[in-house]
Amino acid sequence: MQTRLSQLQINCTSKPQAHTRCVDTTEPMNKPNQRSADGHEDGVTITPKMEDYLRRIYRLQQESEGRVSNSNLAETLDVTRATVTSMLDTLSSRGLIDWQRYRPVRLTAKGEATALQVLRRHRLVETMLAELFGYALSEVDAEADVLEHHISSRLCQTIEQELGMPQTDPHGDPIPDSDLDIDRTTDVSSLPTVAESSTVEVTRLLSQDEEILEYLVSLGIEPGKTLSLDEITPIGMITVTVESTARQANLPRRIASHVLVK
Amino acid sequence: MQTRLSQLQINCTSKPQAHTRCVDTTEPMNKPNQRSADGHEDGVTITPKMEDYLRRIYRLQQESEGRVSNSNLAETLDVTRATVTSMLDTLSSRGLIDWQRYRPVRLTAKGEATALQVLRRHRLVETMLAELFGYALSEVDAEADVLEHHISSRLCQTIEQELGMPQTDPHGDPIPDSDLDIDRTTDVSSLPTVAESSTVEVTRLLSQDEEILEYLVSLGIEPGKTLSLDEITPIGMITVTVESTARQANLPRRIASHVLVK
DNA sequence: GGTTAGGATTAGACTAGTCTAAACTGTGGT
DNA sequence: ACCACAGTTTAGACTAGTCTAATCCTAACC
Repeated sequence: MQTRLSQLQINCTSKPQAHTRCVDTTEPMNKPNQRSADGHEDGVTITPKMEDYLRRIYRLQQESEGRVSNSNLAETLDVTRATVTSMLDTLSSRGLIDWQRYRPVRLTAKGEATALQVLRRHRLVETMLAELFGYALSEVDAEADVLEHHISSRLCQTIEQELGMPQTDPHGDPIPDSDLDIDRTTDVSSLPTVAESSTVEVTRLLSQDEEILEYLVSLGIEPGKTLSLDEITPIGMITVTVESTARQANLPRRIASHVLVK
Repeated sequence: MQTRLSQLQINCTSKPQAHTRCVDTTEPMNKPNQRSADGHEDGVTITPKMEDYLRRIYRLQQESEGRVSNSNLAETLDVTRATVTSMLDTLSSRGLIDWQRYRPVRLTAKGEATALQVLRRHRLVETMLAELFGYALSEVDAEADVLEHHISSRLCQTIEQELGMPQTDPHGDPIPDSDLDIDRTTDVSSLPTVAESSTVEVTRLLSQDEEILEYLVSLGIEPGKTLSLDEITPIGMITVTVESTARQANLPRRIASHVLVK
């Protein structure tokens, strides 16, 4: 039946392990005990990989109304389904997700808090890269994917202050504050849903895809810019005029749906 | 005889593994080959841990004239000797160190280049933390120990430029340039070797110890500051006057020897 | 030239992550 | 109600790092 039980039972000798940072919220740190039974009560250290999974689950939960499946995760995290299964096992035993075999995954409160923590670090790093180091919108994500796991909470706070408590990252995504509250206002609409000949402000670009982002930026479409929507053709091409450049651009609906406006 | 051979022989399926960055100099990336023999020709990816060892070896080599021993490393890296042995095995098979069992360790040219690369990242991060984020001298090292492994070379260059091509980090240690050339000038002397009643400029604080650094900074002794040496007592207490504060301070020789001046 | 203390290495085990290949489950269609 | 297939999980293997305990080697001292 349960394969990974061997792994889970003898899971108590958690050493501090310099250079790993993780989150490590007040580790109990029981002594190097000699393989005695009753091995539980470890579940505190959160590894970078676990953070990756949690952030991903959070994101998929938002997008697909809580229906997060194994293959969903496998695909977006670029690992095999078997790998996902064993990680779900771990996360579940750590109380970070609610999950039964063959069923969809859901974050627990604890899991969501962790995901938001990671999201916070990710977006603050992105903002730092853009503001302080002149990174382009399309370059910001890859670097932040790595650094999000290695920034101390001290540095996280400092970055936030140094940037003047930013509310959103360069994509326009809201940054959770230090209490992990995140702006969930939904008074935004996707570009294809806007009425013709209205004028709107770009608030957010939903894509992480470098190519799409580069393309949109090259047209002058990024958070803060103003557009007027000229026309939506029956086959789904959307024509907009970008205020700052006074140029027209044609966007297929697939692309335009990544552009949130208000 | 050779235990780790099993590990070394089947060492070819090196997958790219997102989120691991490492150095990864032009990976050959042979296909997922099926456990066929002649497994060699992998040795390219450099893990964070390998970087730690290499930087440490470099440092110990400088301090102890090339006599770097197993227990030396074990102590400063805070792992057991057995662990060091197996890592030396790996580094050696990767051509990063010259080493025979039971003999001292020495970096190869390739190993030294890698060490300098890491040192460069480490010191640039330290400088960034101090200059951009107001970190104290004593706080800088711990954060940099982690980040040094996760900064892309792109970011490394950008930080360097943004800081105006700094020559030294906040401790006064020279930063290798992007060709990995490092300033090796030795026209500096340790505070206890200076003649009485001379005036000198602090160029460098050799310690990494947070307490010592905090103490020196609290006295106003940091790189760039000017001191005059008032007296050296027979029992090794050193009295200096700090120009900026116009205060006198008494330093035991042990501490004073960490202060380099010119 | 022997003996010995202490440094270095082997043996074997463990965790975190990952993979492939094989076996299993749940649900939609008839 | 049954069956097929897509989606999931198990089985077993592998790497990078690490540990403890036991053994081995070297150099230094009579």
